[in-house]
Amino acid sequence: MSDPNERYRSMLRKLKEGGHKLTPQRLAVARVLCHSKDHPNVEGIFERLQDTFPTMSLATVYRNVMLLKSLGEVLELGFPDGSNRYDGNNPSPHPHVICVRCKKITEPDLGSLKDMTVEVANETGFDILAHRLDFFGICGDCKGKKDDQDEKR
Amino acid sequence: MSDPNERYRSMLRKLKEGGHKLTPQRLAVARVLCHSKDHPNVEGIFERLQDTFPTMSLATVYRNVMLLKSLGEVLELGFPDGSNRYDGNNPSPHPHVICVRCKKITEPDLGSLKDMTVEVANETGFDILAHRLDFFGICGDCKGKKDDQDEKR
DNA sequence: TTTGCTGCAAATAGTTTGCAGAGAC
DNA sequence: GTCTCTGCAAACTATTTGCAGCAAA
Repeated sequence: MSDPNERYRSMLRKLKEGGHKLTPQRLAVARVLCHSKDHPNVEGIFERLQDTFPTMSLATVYRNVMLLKSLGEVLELGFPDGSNRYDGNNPSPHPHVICVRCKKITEPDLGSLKDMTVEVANETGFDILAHRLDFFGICGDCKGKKDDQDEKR
Repeated sequence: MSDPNERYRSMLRKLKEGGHKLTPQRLAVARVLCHSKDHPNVEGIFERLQDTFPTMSLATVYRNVMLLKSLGEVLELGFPDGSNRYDGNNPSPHPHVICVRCKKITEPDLGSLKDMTVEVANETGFDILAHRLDFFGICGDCKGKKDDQDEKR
């Protein structure tokens, strides 16, 4: 959606503003986050950095992802199975459509979402700060295929 | 929303149909799930059963909640912080509004939700099976109070 | 009587933390 | 030179599993 380099610069700025040091490991994590088109989990980020930073620790990835999340530069996607994935391209909440077979994630444009937030605020008396909207289903590719979801379980 | 006794009978039926034994522990977990108006977590269910079943094991609660979930009689609510809560009153997916201060959970009626599901299906080519929609904000009660969210962190 | 269920304890997975040395500023 | 960050290992939390005895059908 947004330009990866633009996002990277935004992360850099926020880090500096917060007085955080720009270590190579930190910058590498930020780069992976804003250049990944899929939504990687911590393990995935860690693996992608093994070539360039063989001594990088998993704890460091956790610490830096959490830092960027707390700065509002990364969106955490918590899934029903308990796994977490991260979106560094578009850190404001937005809907996802997840294929339960191949785990592909799509991001739809939903015009009616803003209206719904207003509807919720009116009905419940809440000030709505954020939301999470995920749809689960079977994508076009998987629908075509034969039922080979058996080996999944 | 639905009648607790009705829900309990539905759980009983599904358990029998599936050939599952109706042990006292299992029935107790089912009863807690359909009589709880809040959305308890496993720990909470466990604690509520301590009086009646002092020897009940946490593992047994997990096993039975999972069983009822797999029978479609309980809805699992996975929260961003990784915690899970369970809704035995209304096991089909429905939106929640969560107060980030007092953790209260409200269930709004959202007329526009069905339209949105259709919109998503059309736009993405997915067959939508389920969804999850949570709003996070500050409830009417907490808005009135002074900013005592400090001791939360 | 058979088979699945329970309680216990140990195993597991994902994430966090304490600490000493390294490195950014 | 100071103070934060890193890597490592250990700690922690939530959940799952193996097993032997127990109890529902």
